[in-house]
Amino acid sequence: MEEQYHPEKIEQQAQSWWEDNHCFNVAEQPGKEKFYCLAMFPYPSGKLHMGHVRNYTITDVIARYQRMQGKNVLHPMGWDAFGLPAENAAIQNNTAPAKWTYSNIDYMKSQLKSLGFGFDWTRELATCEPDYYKWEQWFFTRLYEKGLVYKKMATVNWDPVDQTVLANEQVIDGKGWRSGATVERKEIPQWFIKITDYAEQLLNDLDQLEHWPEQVKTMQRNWIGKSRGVEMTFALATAVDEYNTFDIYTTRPDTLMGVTYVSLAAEHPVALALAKDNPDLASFIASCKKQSVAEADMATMDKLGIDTGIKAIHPLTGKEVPVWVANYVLMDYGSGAVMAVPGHDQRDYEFAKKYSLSIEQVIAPANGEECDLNTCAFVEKGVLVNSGEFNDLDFAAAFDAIAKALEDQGKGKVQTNYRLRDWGVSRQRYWGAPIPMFNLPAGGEIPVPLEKLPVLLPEDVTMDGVQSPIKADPEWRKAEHGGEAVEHETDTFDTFMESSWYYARYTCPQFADGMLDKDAADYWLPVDQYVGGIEHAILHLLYARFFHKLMRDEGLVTSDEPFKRLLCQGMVLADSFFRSNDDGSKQWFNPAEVTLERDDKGKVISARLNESGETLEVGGMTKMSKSKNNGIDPQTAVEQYGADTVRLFTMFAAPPEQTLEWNDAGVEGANRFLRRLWKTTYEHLQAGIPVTLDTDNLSENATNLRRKTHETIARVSDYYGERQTFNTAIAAVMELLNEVTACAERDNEQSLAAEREALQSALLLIAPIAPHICHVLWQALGNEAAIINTPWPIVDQSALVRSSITVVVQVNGKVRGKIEAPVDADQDSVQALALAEENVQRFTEDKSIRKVIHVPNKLLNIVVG
RNA sequence: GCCCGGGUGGUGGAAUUGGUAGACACAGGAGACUUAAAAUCUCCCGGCUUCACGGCCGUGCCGGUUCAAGUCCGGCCCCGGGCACCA
Repeated sequence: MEEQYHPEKIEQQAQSWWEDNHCFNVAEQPGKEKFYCLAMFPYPSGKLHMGHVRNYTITDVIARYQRMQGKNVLHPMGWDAFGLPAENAAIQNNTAPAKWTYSNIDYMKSQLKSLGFGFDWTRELATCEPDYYKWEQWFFTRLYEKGLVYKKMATVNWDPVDQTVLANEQVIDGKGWRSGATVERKEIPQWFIKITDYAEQLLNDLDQLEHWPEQVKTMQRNWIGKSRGVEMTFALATAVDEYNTFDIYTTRPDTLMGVTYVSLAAEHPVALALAKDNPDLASFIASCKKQSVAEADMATMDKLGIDTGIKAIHPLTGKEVPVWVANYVLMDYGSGAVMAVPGHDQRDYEFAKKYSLSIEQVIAPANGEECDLNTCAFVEKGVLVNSGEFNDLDFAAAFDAIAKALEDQGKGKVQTNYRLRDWGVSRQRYWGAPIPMFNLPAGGEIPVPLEKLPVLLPEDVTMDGVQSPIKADPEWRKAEHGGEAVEHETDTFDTFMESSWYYARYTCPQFADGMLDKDAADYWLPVDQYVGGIEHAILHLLYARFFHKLMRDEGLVTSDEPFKRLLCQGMVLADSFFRSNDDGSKQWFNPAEVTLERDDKGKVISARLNESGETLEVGGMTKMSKSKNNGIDPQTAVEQYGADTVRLFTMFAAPPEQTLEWNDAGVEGANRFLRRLWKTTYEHLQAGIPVTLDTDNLSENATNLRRKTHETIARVSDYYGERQTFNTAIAAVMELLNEVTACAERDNEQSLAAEREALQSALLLIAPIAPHICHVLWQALGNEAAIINTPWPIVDQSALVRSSITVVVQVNGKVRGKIEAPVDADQDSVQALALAEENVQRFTEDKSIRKVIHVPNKLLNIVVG
């Protein structure tokens, strides 16, 4: 072997070997245990970013580890190819979204290959290919036929200047990002899928997912938001057009006697009817239409309202309460009306204070204390007061009694509600899968039949920046069905549709006779390990779980859940540096253009721009982003140090779930370790050919090295397989290599054999993370089979045996000494050894021993007084 | 605002789940090798204190439980992710 480590040479060599031997192309092998390892597929935005590198390194490490466990491992890759950025880039670069997307895919694919990821490229798919979205369109028509799809009016962001719908991201401070016009809420007809029909299953089946992070399951539970409450009807004191009543839902029926007003959404039909003769109300409703629809904005904005002047009749007391219209009640949630109990709801309380509405106490603290409603609402559950016949009841009893009273009068009933809303899948954009519907001339629609699928999206288009090319083109809309002229729907699907089932299509990406090939899907699914960003914890993962259940009910898959085990990786951060301009703006400089200065303790004291030496301000570690100009290009790092170094650093710098701070010096450190691994192997080979290991005939050093080797195998196996903390796995292998260097006795052939075993083990243990260097060094050590086809090492229990062990001695819980004790020594003998220690005596003499706690082979705590 | 996470040396992190706080690295310091630099190798490296052995303090802040708390409980503060049309 060569004396020097040249990553650029050996990485090429290893990658060619894998490719020539089709190492990662897999097929169903009945009888062989399968492992499906999946990374969230990338949006082809142009170049790979560090988040991708981290994501795919994690799955590649797991895939290679599982392969060494003898499993048939599927590790596919593809492209989440539809989406908004392609349209923006197309406008900017005067190209078609399809062309831009495909060229990005080409480039990013070459980047993925240079990192040595073991993907089965024969299964590559892109969601913008008609072969793919055809089946999504077909599936949607199946859902339509099953009654799981419906059309209703829903709110969008409308840019009145560009006459176009905007994504939330395109609304900045209430204005359209291109036109600058104030964005309005607009109601347009849109397609919905009834995810709420599956709310209960989506909630309950979370309990099956024992290998999902608790955090993600909790987020999903809260998102689904199951609640038990009461739905009830309020009558209007005077009819408004055809409306005599409206419904509300509450989870706090115990507070019903404290209702002092009710609030309607601006789009509520009663509000709209009243506005016809009430100019003030009409202008208030108009102003509500300029507000954001985002929940975060709703929750933080000023709560405004207007009294409609009409009254509603309290369903139990018969008293009249004022009806208000409020900006914080949304028509899209529930019934678009809420009851207000200012005494016991903080938001209602603030609203009531602002508009001098009455505040009544109907709940008192259960412990008999007073509560002061002069400063804030009392929102806890308690006992009822000022509630007539319901006085003195606690929450549960009051809930039942009030629900029963309402039910007896036909005015309400107990109801389970979900916070989860149906999934709106219509988008008014071009670069997406066309919704497969024919709109009929007389109104209504019918699904496009299978033989006319896919409804093709034309790819050779010009973007004008305003309207979708398929909306602008009257020819595209034209269609014929059953001899009648009909029109294609011009809305496209939400891109979450494509990402909800790609994992299943990977099992049979070329299957032409249906959405899924049952045999392939049954063999590979469910996914054994899914890895992706925590930012997808709710939406993507919930939609994919929903789609899986829909596919199951269509007979396409047999499992209840798509992803057995989930790992959510943290974000990648980098230093950020800026100069403050006179106008208050900041100019950001890439870390590659900046040099840091440190004090004599190594603490950073200033940052200077390389070119001019100008001192910059330090913006701290933040998420790599365009806006902070702190993205580190993976390609540069790969070219400088090699893929193995980048992979090793990425996995070593932090455990996978945590944020990862990019650090150039750390990358160099990772490279240094690989050079040491190379050098140690080289020197080992120079020392001669080792004999067969004779475990009964080893020096003390060699015995210790063997123990370290097998302890490391045990620990690292746990880190990979169970804990998935690859950073500690790497640290353990570094320790082993340090031990090899420290124990080297190269003049002794048995010691050389022990060293060979340690080195071979280190290579096997680090191979999933740094596969190229391990491939080459494994060959250099004279092994016949490639390391990728070599099984994971096995712990030799007999090597772990030790005769004595260090026991910590504490006095009153403070460490006062350490003793070497025989393994499994009993308390008395450990105590005797401990009391013989000088420093232990110092703290125990003249005192009586009150208690001794002994943790065998670990610790002895002597409590004295 | 609501839901979910996270705060440990100069830095990234470790602590096998209540039992030696700081593994493994990075940065920094001292030295060896070298004409020199790089690379490599050796040693030091939480704070205060001590000639030394050692001692005291220390895991965001305040309080509690325990023989023993980074870890458990209660109350705060700060930072990050998500909030339904970014993906």
